[in-house]
Amino acid sequence: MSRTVTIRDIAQHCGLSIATVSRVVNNKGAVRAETVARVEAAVSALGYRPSMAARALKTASSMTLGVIIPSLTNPVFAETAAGLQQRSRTLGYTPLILSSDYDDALELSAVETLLAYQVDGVLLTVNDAARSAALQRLDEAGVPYCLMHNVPREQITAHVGVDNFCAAAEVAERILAAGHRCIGMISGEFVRTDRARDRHAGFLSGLHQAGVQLAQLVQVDPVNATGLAQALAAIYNQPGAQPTAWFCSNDLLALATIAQLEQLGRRVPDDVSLVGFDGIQAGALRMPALTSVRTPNLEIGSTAVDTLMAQRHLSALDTGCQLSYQLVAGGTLTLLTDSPVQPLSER
Amino acid sequence: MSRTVTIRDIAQHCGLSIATVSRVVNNKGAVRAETVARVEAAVSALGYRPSMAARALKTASSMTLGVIIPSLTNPVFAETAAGLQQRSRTLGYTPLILSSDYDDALELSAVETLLAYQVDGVLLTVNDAARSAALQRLDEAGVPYCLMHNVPREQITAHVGVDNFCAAAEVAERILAAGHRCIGMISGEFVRTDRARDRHAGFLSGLHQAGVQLAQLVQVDPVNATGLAQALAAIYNQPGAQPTAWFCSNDLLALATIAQLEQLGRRVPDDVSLVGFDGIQAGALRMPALTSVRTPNLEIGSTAVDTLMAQRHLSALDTGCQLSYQLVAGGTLTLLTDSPVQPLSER
DNA sequence: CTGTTAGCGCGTTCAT
DNA sequence: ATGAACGCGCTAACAG
Repeated sequence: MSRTVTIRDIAQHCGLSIATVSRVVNNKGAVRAETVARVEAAVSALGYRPSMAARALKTASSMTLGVIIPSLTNPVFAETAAGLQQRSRTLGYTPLILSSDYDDALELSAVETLLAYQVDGVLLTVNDAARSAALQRLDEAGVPYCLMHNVPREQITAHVGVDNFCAAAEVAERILAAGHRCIGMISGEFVRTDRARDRHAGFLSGLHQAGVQLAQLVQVDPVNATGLAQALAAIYNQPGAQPTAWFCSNDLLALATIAQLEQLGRRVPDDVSLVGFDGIQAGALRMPALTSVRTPNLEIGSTAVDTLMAQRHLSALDTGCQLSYQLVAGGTLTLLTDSPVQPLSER
Repeated sequence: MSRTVTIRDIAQHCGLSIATVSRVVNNKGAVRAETVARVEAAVSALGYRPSMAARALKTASSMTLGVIIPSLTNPVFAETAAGLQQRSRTLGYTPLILSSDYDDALELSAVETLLAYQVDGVLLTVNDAARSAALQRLDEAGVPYCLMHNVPREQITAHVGVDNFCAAAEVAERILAAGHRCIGMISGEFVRTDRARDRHAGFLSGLHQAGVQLAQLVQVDPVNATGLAQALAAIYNQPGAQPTAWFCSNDLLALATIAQLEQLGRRVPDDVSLVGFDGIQAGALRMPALTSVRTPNLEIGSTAVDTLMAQRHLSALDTGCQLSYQLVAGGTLTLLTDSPVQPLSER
């Protein structure tokens, strides 16, 4: 357990002052070439690394970026984290990644933790941007931040994500175009995330454009899909509307739904069609591939870093950007052939 | 952008010295109850948070744990990260998560970064524990660490993971028991990870116990499975051994393999059987479920934290522990029925 | 019980 | 081109 080597050690080693060493380490101020070489030699010989703690204390910048995501095990956020990690590395920043488990209290305490670590900015996806204590605290502390995946309709906060409303509306069009008229939606609880709400609203809007009502709505816990099995069993084992097509507000839910449906003896897509949201790899790899809305998760992460940096350096109040999504056809949405396709009403 | 509130601010606010404030904040030393209350009131009123940077400087402990994993988008490591994150949170530590992208150079530079941030310990899964410059650097710096997933056979480093060799050998037994005799393996490149090597060696060992040779070995890039498609196409479109069963050294690879096989007109498990390794959710959700070796990823993360703490506090040289794995049956390994099952040779 | 003081390692004036 | 000295915010050791 060797004591950590400090700037003083290498100054002594070179017979120089710590000021000079600091200059060459930070490449600031004029230093004689020969001196630079001597210092650099000592640095690599002794294995010196400037202490970020001391630096943070002195410069009021820790070169870290706080990150809060709902869950690391959701591929969507894992990809986003990977994207932002890669981008921030190229900029010399180190991300401090915390997860909130879709919990408002944890979300807030994560912000407190990040504040304590004096992060230079925060990249986060909150449960609900409209009522987030975390964002309030960030505003209060004056720490710049950029939302990821949340795209608030009202506030003018920096954000990068996809237009969930429009995408969901497009999904509705696709499902209708395939001839389905008895359509259901499976979603995370609206009280939890704004994305679930936006996707629901967009989907409804898309249906209503065609004069179609949503036949079933199932809401489940977003972390472990509690209640999915019972809800589906009830729908397919009891009288009532039995959708021929479902829209799931995310791919994890879609995959779980498929498994449940098969359990109930309904095959996807032969008996029932299904569309997801996110475009995660697991959905693309299955056969037939999951029909879904692919969101550019990696890019959302990297763009969020850039947006944050723009905010910091140019002090521009960038209201954020919407990235484009892509409907991937997959094979889980098929034409409804059992009954003749009813023509859509006027649109 | 309000200036950050320091210990001095709240001392002034209370008409006390900073020492007293520090005492109540850290709950150390005797302080009058009334004073405690006054300080606490001021703390929450002004929104004070002790600066971790200053603390780290003073106490030589940053209350952070460095984490290095190959990739955030691999569910195995994402789960591990989630497990360790949760556990370290309960202990008051904040994890600093970096990924190496299976790259030795990035692995080392990640260690340097963590050292600069003065982490109190490091949890990492390294490409190859036997030749890791990262581990050397950690030893040199005297920073305690615990390996995750790597289980080195020679060194006496702390580690937590699963016995890849034995698990792979068991997979071989299962495949043989199902009657298969023409068996292939698909793996990440051996030069890259020790896990791939251990699983290969274990699988070979299991086959050899029964006097069976490995019919095909396909090695692909671990990050994007480059070369998988071509290799499989070559095998199934040209004369030569065409395995009736494959062992894939991880589930991501297994899923990709299934997709490729279907592309080639071979159905899993009707035409060819397949076993994976890891037990990721995406494999469990598909139908039929992927037969695999489930590793306790979450637990590997949390146990690694505990192992590290034991090392730090008890200064015990804990050589690490092997957690148990579990063969999950799934449905992608089926009895070979086309040809009569050949009896296994003596074992 | 409370206050004073000395650094932790570093970047940054201001001298030289 | 280089050095001396101060202080970032905090904890710990010592006084009172």
